[in-house]
Amino acid sequence: MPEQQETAAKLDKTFDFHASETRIYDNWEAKGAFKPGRTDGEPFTIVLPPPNVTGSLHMGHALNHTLQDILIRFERMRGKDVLWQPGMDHAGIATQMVVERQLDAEGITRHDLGRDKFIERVWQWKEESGGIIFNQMRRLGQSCDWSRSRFTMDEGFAAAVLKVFVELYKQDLIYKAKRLVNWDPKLKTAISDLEVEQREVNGHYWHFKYPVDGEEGRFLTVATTRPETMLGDVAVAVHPGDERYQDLVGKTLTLPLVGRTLIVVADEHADPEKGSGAVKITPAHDFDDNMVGKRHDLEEINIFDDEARTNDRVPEKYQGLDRMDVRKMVVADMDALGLLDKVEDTVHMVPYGDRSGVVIEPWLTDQWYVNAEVLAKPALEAVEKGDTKFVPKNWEKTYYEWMRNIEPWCISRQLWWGHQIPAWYGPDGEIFVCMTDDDAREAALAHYGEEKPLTRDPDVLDTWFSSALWPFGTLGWPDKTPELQKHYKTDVLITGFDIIFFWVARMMMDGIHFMDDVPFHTVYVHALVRDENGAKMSKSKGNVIDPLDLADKFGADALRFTLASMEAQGRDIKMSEKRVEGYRNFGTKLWNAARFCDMNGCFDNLDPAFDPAKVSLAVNKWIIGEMVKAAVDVTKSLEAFRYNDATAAIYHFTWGTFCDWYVELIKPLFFGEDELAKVETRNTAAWVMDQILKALHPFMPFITEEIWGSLRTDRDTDLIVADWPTQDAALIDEAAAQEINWVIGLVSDIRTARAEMNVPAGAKLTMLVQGAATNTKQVLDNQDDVIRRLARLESINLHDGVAPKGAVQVVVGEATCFLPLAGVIDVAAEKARLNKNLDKLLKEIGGISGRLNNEAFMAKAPENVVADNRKNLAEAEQKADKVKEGINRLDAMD
RNA sequence: GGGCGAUUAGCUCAGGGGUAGAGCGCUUCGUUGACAUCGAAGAGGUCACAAGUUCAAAUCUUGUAUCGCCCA
Repeated sequence: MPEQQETAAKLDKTFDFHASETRIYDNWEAKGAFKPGRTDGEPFTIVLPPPNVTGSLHMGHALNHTLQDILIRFERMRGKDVLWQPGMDHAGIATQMVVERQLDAEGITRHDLGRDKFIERVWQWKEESGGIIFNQMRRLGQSCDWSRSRFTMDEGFAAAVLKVFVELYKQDLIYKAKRLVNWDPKLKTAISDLEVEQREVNGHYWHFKYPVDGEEGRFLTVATTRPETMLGDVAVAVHPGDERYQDLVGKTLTLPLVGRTLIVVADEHADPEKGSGAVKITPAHDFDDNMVGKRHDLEEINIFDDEARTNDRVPEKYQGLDRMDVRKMVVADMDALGLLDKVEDTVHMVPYGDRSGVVIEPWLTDQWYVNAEVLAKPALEAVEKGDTKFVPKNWEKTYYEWMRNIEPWCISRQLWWGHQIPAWYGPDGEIFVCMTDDDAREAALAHYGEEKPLTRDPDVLDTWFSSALWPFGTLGWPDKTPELQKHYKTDVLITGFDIIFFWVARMMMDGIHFMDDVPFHTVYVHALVRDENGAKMSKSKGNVIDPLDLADKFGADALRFTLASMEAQGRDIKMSEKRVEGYRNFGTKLWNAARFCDMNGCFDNLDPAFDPAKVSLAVNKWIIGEMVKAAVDVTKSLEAFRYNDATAAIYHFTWGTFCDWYVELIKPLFFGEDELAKVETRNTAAWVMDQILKALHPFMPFITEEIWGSLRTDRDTDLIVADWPTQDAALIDEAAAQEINWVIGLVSDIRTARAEMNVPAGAKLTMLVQGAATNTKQVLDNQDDVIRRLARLESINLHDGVAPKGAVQVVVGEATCFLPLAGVIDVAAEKARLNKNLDKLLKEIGGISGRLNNEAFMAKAPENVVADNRKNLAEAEQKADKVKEGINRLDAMD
């Protein structure tokens, strides 16, 4: 006993993750385990979707990062030259908003500071408070190569971004144009379609009567949800096939309140079914109307300033007002004139800025655009050809849909924080797009023949414009670095579906355009993490679960395992604390199994030449084979991105096979006298434990590394860089599997019978076996100790002749086992139990024989299915006969 | 309006033509020399509905219903 306690000291009673996680992580990092650079393996590369510099870790990150780390650790153990490239995104609008809020608290605005000082402030903020997410990622064990971390505003990366801009401009793929954009009047910048959130809102349809010129008393009624825009109306459209208005096409109306003359045009845009069928046209403030305007060459009258307040293009009494105030005035004035026909309630979609939360105003401005259509074509083809695959595949449809209907991409933002557009303007408006100030001056000199003052475009680029070059920009492009050559294209991109358009599509475009190859061969699209009730987590709903809280409570391993096990393809994850708790318990289970092995000397005096192919005991052959099957399952599942299958395979093997059965099966050996058997079993247990630790490591890196390091002092490497478990099918021994599975079946059946017959758990019974075949007898002999221990039997004896009276009966294959209960057996209960068994068997027999008697089945079903059915039928019939015999015996006792 | 997905045990979800699965919860039993963060046993399901294909459908097809999400 004292000896055991001494060895047991290697592991405490449970894994203290609070005390261990940081130490383990720091050790990995200190040893450079996260760095790429091995020369003997294929590259394997993942770029981390760069989190916002303003961001802190939420459940979506935890999932996204964990899925990446699992693959990274898996491939690292498989010997690949692994690079997980981390970095951060400067997040133009979000970051600027954070710093502006700070300034606001100090009572100043960014304009008080000026651009340079403001940007200094942002950098200062970034150094102090930015990127806390990286430390949070460390806590979850993410093994990125932090030494290579990049920031989208870093000097080198910024130069790459400008280079992309300049190149695309030279190729006429970037241009400047005056168009309607989604204008955010709070942030005072253009935003892209994707940054606009369409919300369903309760509103009204106001029906206005516009007088027809030259026809006293005749009006054309138009309906609108935005009365204020009437001040910018230039026309009214009716459907060309709408007979009601045929005579009005080409005629004019007078716009009330303003007095402008409107023309009536025929255009498909007007829906005869909707409202009156006539629709007012405001080309400067509505995307559809703008198209109508283009088709009919209508004037675009902009009535708002950059804060969506009315400008001097509206009558004086409406000038300088907020759009909502103008709306009220217009409605009231129209009503007063008797021109308000009616007001209907309606539900309609209203665009909101996803950052600012205010109503977006379509507004005419000069902006820079990428001709996305041209870039999209090869990006589309790459997926069609299979150069890049989406997993699950159905996301390809989403990608196609968007790419095939792609719109010009507005890339300029009226912000200060970001990559300033490298365009300089001469006094006459001539544009010089160059990498640097000096280049621009030179170009201007060449153009004008003399020095002229230049001003740089004040706008910055959309943040996604820079993250589009993430997969090659982080590897050193435009320089041809060794990293770029080795690690581009990258292997897998792991991301949420919400940024397929924002980011994935744009990386595809830039990657193919600039690197002549897709940026990754696989895009794995994962689910959204929801709360326990299936609601999307959001701060405003207050249902956010902080992953770090869960990691504090149950350990990072438990959280990671939970996320992976819930990551079934194509379904959202409802996060539940109960699940995390369960996997914490799983870790404890593993921990204690390791303790058990340790206490029995499994990690002392190991045979360095131990060969799992050469073990002799069935139980050891069996567990080695089962281990290999589990390792194959985990491997195949990970290769197919089937995370939930991978976790299930290792979980069930570890708990359901190793702990529940193997550990129990070897106890008699450990407590027995056969030293040779002990040695073999210790070596086997140690070998299997190592395989488990390896296979589990990608999911639960901390506890596995801790066990790995604690049990033995003679390890060559840390677990993180150990080799992946063997999948050698030659280690699977079917005969041994059959023997042990038979034992497990027998023990389970006896336990069931005991429990159902209310035999006290502590009572040791004798067992008599009747009709056992030779090999069954052999197994009974081999496994006598084990069966007696696990089934709580005093003795096992062969029995011929008459069945003993008053015994519980268990039928296993050809044999019947009797457990005499010395008169205490409840005959009625035992009969009921056997009848229940019989019913089940008869039902099965009925089903199978029905099938086998069906001519069509026999003719058309594949041979192996027929053979299986025959076998199952024979087995069930044999068993049913034995059970019937048992029932008859009980009947005879009555 | 278009697209995608879901509907399987009390709950949360896997599975995907050949006997219906897991975790949690529940019931009964358990101080068995790793573990009560545990062990043993058990109850619990017309796989939403309808039609079709098939020797065989929870699984494939079509339709219906309900509920999500994305895009107009």
